[in-house]
Amino acid sequence: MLELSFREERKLETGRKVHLASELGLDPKQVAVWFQNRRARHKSKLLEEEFAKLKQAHDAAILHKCHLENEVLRLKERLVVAEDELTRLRSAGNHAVSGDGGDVMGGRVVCSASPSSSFSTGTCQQPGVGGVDDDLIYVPDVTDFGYSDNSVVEWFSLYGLGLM
DNA sequence: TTGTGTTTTACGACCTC
DNA sequence: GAGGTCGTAAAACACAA
Repeated sequence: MLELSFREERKLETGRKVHLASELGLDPKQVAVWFQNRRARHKSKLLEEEFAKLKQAHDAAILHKCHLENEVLRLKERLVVAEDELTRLRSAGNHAVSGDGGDVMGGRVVCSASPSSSFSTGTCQQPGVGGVDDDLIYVPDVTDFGYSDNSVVEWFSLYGLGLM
């Protein structure tokens, strides 16, 4: 009877308290205490449910983070391959054109930052691990190497890299 | 039977209306 | 002042060893 009454209304006004107490042969104080404890149990249950929901959301977020980190690793690996290929192409271009705009150090191209360089566009950064800024890579004017725009675009798309 | 963990009942302190 | 929450003690209960 107390449970049914609680489901109808969680707060206990005086009239209902007295009525329930007389119906059950209890002291009104006992009814009041029962409602207090019942509210506490109800609140505790709600908190548990809320915690379970938050935990589920948290676990899903962790999983998503793992997927994103894997994706970052995969893209970094592709970037290294792309940079190596770019170095190879630059080297081939240098030999073909015998230009003087670049220098080869440790397998990576380090170009001159001078505006008078044969490279007509881009910034000069040492790419790759240990570089000043790994986010910036040098993008030369493709015509400097004697390649057509289309062939280079094709090469970039082959490696899943878009030209900006 | 007993030790231990959980649930229920009751109370005091404090807060709000 | 009545009735609320919160924290807690004690009794009652459930259950494995």
